Parts: sequence; C-alpha cells; structure tokens
Amino acid sequence: MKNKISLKDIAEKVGVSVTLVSYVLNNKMEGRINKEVAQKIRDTAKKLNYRTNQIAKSLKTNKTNTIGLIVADISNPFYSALARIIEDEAEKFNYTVIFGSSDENLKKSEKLIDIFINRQVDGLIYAASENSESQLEDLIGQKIPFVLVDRYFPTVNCSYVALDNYSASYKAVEYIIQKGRRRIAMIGYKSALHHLRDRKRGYISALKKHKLETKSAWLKEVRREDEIQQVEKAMMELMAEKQPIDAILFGANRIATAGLKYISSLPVKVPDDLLIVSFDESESLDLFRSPIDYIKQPLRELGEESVRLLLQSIDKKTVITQVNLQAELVIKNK
Amino acid sequence: MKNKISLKDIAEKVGVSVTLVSYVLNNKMEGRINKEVAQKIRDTAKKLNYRTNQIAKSLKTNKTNTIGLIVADISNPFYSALARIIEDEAEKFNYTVIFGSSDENLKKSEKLIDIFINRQVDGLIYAASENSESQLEDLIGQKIPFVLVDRYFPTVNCSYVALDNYSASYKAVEYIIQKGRRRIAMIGYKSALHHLRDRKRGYISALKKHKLETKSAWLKEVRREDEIQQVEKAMMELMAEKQPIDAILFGANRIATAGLKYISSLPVKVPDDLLIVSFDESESLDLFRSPIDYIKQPLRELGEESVRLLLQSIDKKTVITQVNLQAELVIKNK
DNA sequence: CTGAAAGCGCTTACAG
DNA sequence: CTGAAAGCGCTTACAG
Repeated sequence: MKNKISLKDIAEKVGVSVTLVSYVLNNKMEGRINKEVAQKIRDTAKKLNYRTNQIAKSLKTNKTNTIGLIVADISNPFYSALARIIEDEAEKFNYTVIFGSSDENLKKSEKLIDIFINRQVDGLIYAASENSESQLEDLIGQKIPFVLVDRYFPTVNCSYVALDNYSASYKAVEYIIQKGRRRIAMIGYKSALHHLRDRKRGYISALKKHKLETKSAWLKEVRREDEIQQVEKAMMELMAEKQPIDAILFGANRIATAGLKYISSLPVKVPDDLLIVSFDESESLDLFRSPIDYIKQPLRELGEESVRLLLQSIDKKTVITQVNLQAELVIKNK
Repeated sequence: MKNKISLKDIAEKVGVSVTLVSYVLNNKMEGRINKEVAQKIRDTAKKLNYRTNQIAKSLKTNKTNTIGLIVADISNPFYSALARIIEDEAEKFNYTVIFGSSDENLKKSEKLIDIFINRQVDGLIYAASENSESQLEDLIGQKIPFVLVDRYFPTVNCSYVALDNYSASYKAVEYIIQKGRRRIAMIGYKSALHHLRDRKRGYISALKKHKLETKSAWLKEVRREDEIQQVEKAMMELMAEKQPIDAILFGANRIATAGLKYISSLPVKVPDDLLIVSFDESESLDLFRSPIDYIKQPLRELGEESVRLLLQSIDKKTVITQVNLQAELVIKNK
C-alpha cells in the first residue's frame, strides 16, 4: 500500500547514491552539486511520483512538524473557530495539527496528551480543564513545549494566550451601569477555572466600584453538564424576584444561547426592560429579536499568538510568555 | 527533548534483549514469556516512564493509526460537529485524526492530501469539493484508502457516506405542499456538487409531481463567496414579486442563517405568510422569533459510518460501499 | 562534487 | 523461553 518509491529507488535509477538524492531533494549543499545530476534526480523523482516518507524523516530528525491541539470540545463554535485559525497559522510554518476533545475531563486530556506525546508532536496547544495543575507541571518537567490557550492557572508558570477576562467583564458591567441599569445579574459557570472566576470578579468589582448592590442571588452559577436546564432555572429565579433585574451578563457563549432561547419565550422587552450583554459572539445573538451587545474575543490573535509562542518555545524552550488580550465590547444598542 | 527512554534502556536495565521488552510491552507471545521477567520489564518501563515512540513503530509496521480528515471548513458547525463524532469514533479504534480545511478549493485540498499522504496516514475521510474527480481517481490509482463524506461524484466509483439529498429535499417540499403552500421557493448554492444539485432536483421533482408551478425565479442560486449579501439579495427579489412566495426551502445551514437574519428584519409573519424549512440544524433556528421546521441530517451515522467504512477499507481494500442516509424532517409547526 | 556507513527506535522472522 | 540481526526510509557527519 501507499507509495513504494524511496530515495533508494531514485538513486538506483539515476545511478547515484542515496545521500546525493537526499541532498538534492532537500535543497542542501546547493552550490556543490552538479547541476545536471541534480536536475536528473529531480526529474526522476517527479517521474516516479516520489513522496518523502515523513515518518522516516521524523524518526531521524526527531521533528514531526506536528502540533497537538487539545480543546474542551471541537464542536463548540468557539473552539472550532479557534482551531481553524490555528490550522491556518500552523500551515504557514509547515505544521500539521492533530486534535482531540477533552470534554473538560482530566482523564481524557491525560490520555490525549499521552497519545500526542507518543506520536512525538513537537508541542501542544492546550485549553486545559479544571485541576490540570499537576498535569501541567508534569509537562514542564518532561520539557514538552506547550502553550495554554484561553485558560490559565495562577500557580503554574507557563506560557499562555488568553483574554483579560477580568477587564472584559468589568468593562461590560461599567457599560451596563452607564446605561442606567442598577439591578445587574450575571450567569456564569460554576467552575474553579481561573478565567471564569475572573469574569465573575470583574462583574463584582465593577458593581462595587460604582457602589451598586451585589446580591449573591444575582450571581448565578450553573453546571456545564445540564447547562440548558440550569440556565433556564437561573433565569426563572432571576425573573421571579419581586423587584426584577434590569440587566444581565451572560458569562459564556453557550450560556448566552441557552439564556436567549429562554428569554425568547417570554414577553420581556429587550433591551428596555432587560439589557443583555453576552460573552462571545454567536449565531444566536444575530437571530434574537433585538440586537444584543457582546464581548468579542480577539479570536484571531488568540490563535495566531498561541501558534507563534509554541513554535518559539519549540525552538528555544526557555522563554515563558503570558499574554492577556483585551476584549472588544461590541455595542449594538446605541 | 521529549523523552529519552527507549526499549534499549529498559532492556539494559533489566538485563534482557530489546526483543523481549518489545514482546512484553506489546503483549505478544504472552504464554511463552517468563512471568517474572515480564513483570520486571513492565515495572521498569513504568518506573522509567517509558513511552513508545510511535514514529519508530509506524516506520517499521507501515501503519500510523492516523486518519486524515479534510473538510471544507472546520469552523463550519456542520463540519465541526462531524469532526467531533469522527474523533470519538476513531478513538475507539485507536486512531488519531489530523485535519485540514480546503475552503472548497482544489489546490488547497491537493496540498492537504499531499501532506497527509507524506505523513503516511492510513486513510482519508474527505468532503471533496467541486471538480475533484480526477484527484479522486488519482487516490484510487495510488490505492490510498479513503471515503468521501457528505459529498459524492456519480462518475467516481468509490466509497462514500452521504445524505440522500434528493429524498430529503423532496420530502420537505411535499410537507410544504401538504401544508397548503403553492408558491414555493428555494435558495441553494450555485454549485456543480452533486449533493447540492440533488437538493434542487428534489425540490423541482416534488413541485412537478404535485403539478405546481416551478418558476426559475423561485430557485435562487447563490455563490458561497459572499453568501450573506447574495442570500439577502435573493430574499429581496423573492419578496418583491407582485404575488409573493408563501414558502421557502433553505438549501444549507449557512444559507438558512443568512436568510433568517434577513427575514428577522422584516414584518413578515412566519409561518403564516411564509413557511420556512431549512436544511440542517443550527442555533439560529432556535432563536428565530418562531419555530422553524428543518431537515435533520443523521450526523452521528454520517461520522461513525465513514470511520467504519474507512477502517474496513484500510484492512482489505477491495470493498466499495456507498451509503445514502435518510434525513429526518423535524416539524416544529404543527 | 559524491558516497559508504551509522543510526533514529522500533518489530519480527529465525535460530537455538 | 530468549536473543542476535535485519530492516523500515530517511539524514548527516565524515572521508575522499
């Protein structure tokens, strides 16, 4: 199966050594090789439809030009958009991407990391899940180049590219306040993940800064597992208050989708009665009956920068760079 | 870098041959190996944190346990959902997936195929674009195992897993007719891709079968490149007719998203004035102001079956299987 | 300007 | 029950 043509075949056909064929096809020792011989080798390679066996090459060079990408779920639009950007960026540097979804599950990510390392990936781009700290320390110990994307762990000293979630959230809430709202709720994930906590911290800080009421009943935390029901429940509770909330911040794209879906079924006036701001873009925002303001993550920078940092760390594995990108608040309601 | 422990290191440590270590770690020759020695080898492997070098193994066995997945765009929800299913199914058989996006571009897919073959993937799952016929014949000629997914080419005799697009479309239109609609439009892609033509054929056949008017002005074809504007334009034209249409079939998920977005801005009553049926699920359907009926592709079967067929063809490369799955019409408007 | 040879880390007939 | 040896298809010092 596959293709049987090897350097040896070309060498025999042309009547030269394998060494020479290798040099020519890799454009090495350019100056010193007889032009005619070189051309003959190239021609023969083409005629025989030669293709390098990357596996053999990798074994020898100890370089696979492969990046392992681990996200929570490749079918989540946030991650698939990111994957596409990473793919394109990697391609520019002749890298190929293998991917896996961890489902925020430590065991699964452990397994993926194992598989990827066995396959000798040159490095990992990793959206690590809760409690990954020791796993990450392991990677560091093994000197596997990697960069975290989207997520970060204050106790782990490694490269990452993420959003400045605190500021993003803070700015969104300040915007809400400046629109005259005073009873501002937030729905976020119940999670120890630092970037998600930062979103909640930003929300609370902004309220405090402006001396607004912060009620624990207004900060709803939902589990990922049954987020649709949980968000629905949270919304119901929020709307049921005697004095209802007048604004809400959705802490992630899937929460927003679930929340908007629920609100669709209600007669609430948006944004008049309820001002909504969502983290992340998503199709659902466009289709909601009225425009929704949202916090736009710089996805392209997120993806490109993570590839850039990874390749850098593959080269000389000393540098640790931590990047916190600023979000853009996209305002649809003037 | 990476991990330096090889079979040789274990062999030396334990004082046996590399051969034996290989046998033990691969659970070969189970019966014939001294239990104690075997255990010692296993223990040492664990202690040294040994990891197989898959690259070396692949070179020797001529098997990488890797599938190359080529789709039009991994960030399209249809493909990312499919990718996730393929990932999970592949994982069951110890396969890893490397992916690439072709953007419906022959040059790009050519390049991806090249890269993947050089990397010795065991096979390809491929959503081929327009005019891929000769490329596919090439693959067949080179005996590269592959299965098409989503797409198919009548002139190319190869395995594929796809939707029965003709029937899906036909059934959807029959449903529309049975709901009393008579002026039924469709927006689809301008494309030579057979599965897309089948959708249009189904639409026309159903109309003819029921002796309904088929106006060429009602079958709009849009280009992928600027689909949002194109769909908008098509919708405007359809709505501008003196006698407006009373139903529309959107021929793909992105068309539906664009179409619904446009309709959101109009005072049209859906479904009373305009009954909408969409190909594929998408978030936008849920968020539209009224429920939208849609043609649901059996994504799971699509993904699982394509992996199954591919692995089968990797084993014994003779069988060609062509699968046309039935769509389900999901009716939200009773 | 060119080639013989070693070696990357495995697997697997073959021999004992 | 175990091991020496060949070989997968490359790259790359080294020698000439």
